[in-house]
Amino acid sequence: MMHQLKNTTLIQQLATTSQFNHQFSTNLATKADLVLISAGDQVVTQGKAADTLWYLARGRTKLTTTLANGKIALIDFFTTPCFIGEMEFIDHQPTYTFTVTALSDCWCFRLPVAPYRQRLLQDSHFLQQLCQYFVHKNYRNIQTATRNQSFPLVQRLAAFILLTAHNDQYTEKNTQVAEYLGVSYRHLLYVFSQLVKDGSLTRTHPGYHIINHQYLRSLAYDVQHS
Amino acid sequence: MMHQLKNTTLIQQLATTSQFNHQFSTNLATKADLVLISAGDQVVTQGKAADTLWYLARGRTKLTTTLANGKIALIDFFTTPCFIGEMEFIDHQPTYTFTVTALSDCWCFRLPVAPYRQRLLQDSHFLQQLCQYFVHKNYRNIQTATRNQSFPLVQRLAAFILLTAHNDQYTEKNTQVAEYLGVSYRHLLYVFSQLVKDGSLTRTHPGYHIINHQYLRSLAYDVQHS
DNA sequence: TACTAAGTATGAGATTTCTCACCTAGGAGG
DNA sequence: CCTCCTAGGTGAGAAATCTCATACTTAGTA
Repeated sequence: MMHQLKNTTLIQQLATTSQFNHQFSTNLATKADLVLISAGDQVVTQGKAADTLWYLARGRTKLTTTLANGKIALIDFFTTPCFIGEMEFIDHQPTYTFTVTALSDCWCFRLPVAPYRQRLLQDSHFLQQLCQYFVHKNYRNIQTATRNQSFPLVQRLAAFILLTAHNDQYTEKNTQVAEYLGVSYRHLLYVFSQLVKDGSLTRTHPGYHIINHQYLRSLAYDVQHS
Repeated sequence: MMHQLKNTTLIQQLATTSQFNHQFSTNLATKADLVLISAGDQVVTQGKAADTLWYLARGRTKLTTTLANGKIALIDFFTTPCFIGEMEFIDHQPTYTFTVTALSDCWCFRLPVAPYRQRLLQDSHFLQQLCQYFVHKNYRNIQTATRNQSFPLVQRLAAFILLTAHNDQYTEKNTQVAEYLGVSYRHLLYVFSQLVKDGSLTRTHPGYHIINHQYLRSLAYDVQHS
């Protein structure tokens, strides 16, 4: 469900605290509206017209893509603040090349691209901000790639569960997660059943429920800090 | 060894074919000089003043960083055309945060940052180009991450050898490569000795020499295309 | 010269992870 | 109703990979 927020005081306040205002040299931020997207809903959908530049002010999302063979691949996870659809905007893609799904309730600014494309592309302050955003994203990628992912699956899975769960409930699809974590489906299930056996999780349908945060966090610690 | 090229015809030609000219809206490309860097030499060094924006017009490079514990971590590999030092430029870093080393002889354009920083940051054409560059880099990262790295080490190592070898000679440090590929040092050596035993490589000191390209390529195929 | 550190090597047993075979349940479509 | 497809689930043996222990070599340095 996507619900538009009209409270202008709230919008102004969030535009300031989330740094959205600060992305543009002119008053472009005032041209955006603010929407609330419920956990589980899609923010943008691969293949649909890329007509909006989004800015995530509150919430957590995941990025996926549909491959040629029809399978859905998990790609990345984003927390606030971040742009959505900025790659398509810069690359002049007519349609979104990825799907973004809300993991928690999300507050997003929406700026329609068509009326403002030229203004944005001439706004060197905005372009600088975008470049900085890309650079930081890149640093983050490098960091996660560098702290090598050779940890045993229990540890990486613990980190993944904590990353994607919403209100202690984990609902990712095992098939997709196995691909994402680079392990066999069989082994993923094996490790899940371990975590259930030792009381860290309980099986719920669909998904798992987190019981022992403390233990999961201790498993994930090495993966996150390194 | 870094050798400056003075042949203006050559410079002009390379600036065109490598798209260097096309990165700027004004004549900034003419302010750059062109240098030749020998295979094995460093293009930029982590910790040194980030006073130059580089553009690789010919050649292959690797990106490394020195970690807090003193170890050197391999991060990524770049082919032409690409920027070097663009992250530091955008991020206003006073010093380079990475080291870039030439894997083959490299031709690089050098643009001093100090005199032109403001011009670059106001040049929306340049900023757009840079954004596009970041986006493509990001797409590439996503691709390599998505074709999951769960292939057995022989295959990934074959791809790595072909990527980093220069004139059929491979000279990367095993300790660094083990970290980069996310496997134990022991196992890396084990797989190297397999490749030597089956006649794909011979041991040279330092490094290995490629004997059977065909076989290495067949091993690497799945990793590269997928 | 002796000492240290980093990189290279190798063996053996323990873990992790994979492959394959097979089985269950639910939903979509004919 | 049946069938196909996706997703979940399990067992068992095989392979990939890790850990640990132990050397050897080289370069740097006290």
